[in-house]
Amino acid sequence: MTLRLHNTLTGAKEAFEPLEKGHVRMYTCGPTIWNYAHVGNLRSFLFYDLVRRHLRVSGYRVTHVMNLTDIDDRILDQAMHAGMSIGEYTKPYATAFFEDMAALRAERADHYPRATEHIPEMVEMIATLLERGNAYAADGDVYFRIASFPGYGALSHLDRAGLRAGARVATDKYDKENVSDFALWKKAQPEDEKIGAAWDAPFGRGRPGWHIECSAMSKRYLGDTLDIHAGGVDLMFPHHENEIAQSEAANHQQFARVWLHSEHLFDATGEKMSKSAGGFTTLRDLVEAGHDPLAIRFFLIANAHYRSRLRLSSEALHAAAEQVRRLREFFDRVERTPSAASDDEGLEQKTAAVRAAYREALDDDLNLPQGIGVVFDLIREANAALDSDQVGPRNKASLLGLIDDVDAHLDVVRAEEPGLAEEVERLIGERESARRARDFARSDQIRDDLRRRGIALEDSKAGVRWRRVAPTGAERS
RNA sequence: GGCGACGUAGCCAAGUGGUAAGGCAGAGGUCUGCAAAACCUCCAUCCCCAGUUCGAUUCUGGGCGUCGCCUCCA
Repeated sequence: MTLRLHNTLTGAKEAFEPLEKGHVRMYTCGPTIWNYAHVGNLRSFLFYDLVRRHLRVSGYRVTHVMNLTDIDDRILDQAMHAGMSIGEYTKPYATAFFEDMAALRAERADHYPRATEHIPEMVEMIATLLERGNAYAADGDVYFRIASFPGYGALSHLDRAGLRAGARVATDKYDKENVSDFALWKKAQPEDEKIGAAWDAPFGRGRPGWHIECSAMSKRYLGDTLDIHAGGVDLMFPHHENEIAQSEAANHQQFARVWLHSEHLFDATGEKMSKSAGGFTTLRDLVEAGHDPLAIRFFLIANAHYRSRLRLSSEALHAAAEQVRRLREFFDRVERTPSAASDDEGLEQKTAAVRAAYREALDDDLNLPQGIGVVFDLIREANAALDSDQVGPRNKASLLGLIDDVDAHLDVVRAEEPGLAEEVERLIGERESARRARDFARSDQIRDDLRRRGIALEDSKAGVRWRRVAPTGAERS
């Protein structure tokens, strides 16, 4: 089976094929670093991570670009209030973004271009649009002329009549030909100069509008035509629509062949999580509340299909944590259990079937929740086989192969654990002595002490195991 | 007002025209010094109504409900 992706542009699942054989060019809309990313933002970013991982599983080389928007109205406002330059203001949030992504084990993109570092590319594209009559200057601002681009609205399926009806009157303060025309360049204001938010351009000193950065930077790193462009659904209109208009008007080439949009994350009350609406949760909030970043990762990419809405709740997060725990537990067990003398043919066939079904689920528009379902079904059977010592060398290799398949996307199983602390080993030894002496009071005390520090001990025939867990006392939110 | 999505067990969630994966939570067991882990058993007829069909949760129409986009937004 080949990879099929739901393309927003056509509204259908299509067999995916990049323009250049074996190489995928992917552009994804990254964060605006005016604040910490909230968990809803992170859902999208982890979705990009899932896409790129599965493309690699599918045998493609991927060139992945994710932009950092480091200039926009909110950044200007905030920097102004804080009395610092936009560079100073955004720096800690850029750092926080990379920290969050690392904590969630997102693979790094190949390029993270920042808007303020690509002003010349944007100026050049705007100049082209002006030359071609796709843009016009009005009192120092430059706007894109939507009337010059007949295909406008194709992505979001909004026609211009609908847009006009929905447009709010307030936007009329600008001198635009049409209310839907959007800014490519905004004339510099006196305050902009103080915070380093103004650049020279043939059409006047100013700063770029929001949409032009993606068109200019994607072209710079990936060329005129992208194989995949991804983002959250809220970017579909107007952001992505505007990108298409700018890029195709300037390049006369199709901008993106496949558009992927991930659905929103909602908070526990059922409201869409959004920075401007007030209440939002950051990764830091969740970690402080005692949630494991790996569980959060699992929740965000595997709890629901990417095109379904997902609601954040402590129960769902807990369920995700349990699933991560089960996966890790299982992997650990398969690896450490000595092989039985012979293989179980039934298990062997089932494992092969599950590996195929898992791959098929992912190939079918990245249906990770479905894939995970079939895997857990097998894990139960395999655990039963392990209980009765029926897992032979071939079985074991197949099961480890399955874990590798799954972890190629999840990346929560082989996430490195801190090495065995000598103190833990020593305490385990001490406890074993106490147990042999049937001093269970002492034995339990050691176990409880470790548990409080986030280390759980488990006794089994094969000996004592320890693993990291959330420290007791860390309440879930 | 325009466009669109969704409504599956206490919670999350996948799915197919032929009598509903999986996870969490819960109940009862096996195992264990006690636990934990693991395993076993139990736990839904898919919002309502009508239609198409031999047969619909899955298709069509209507209704009710929830939500998103149309404006900065992942």
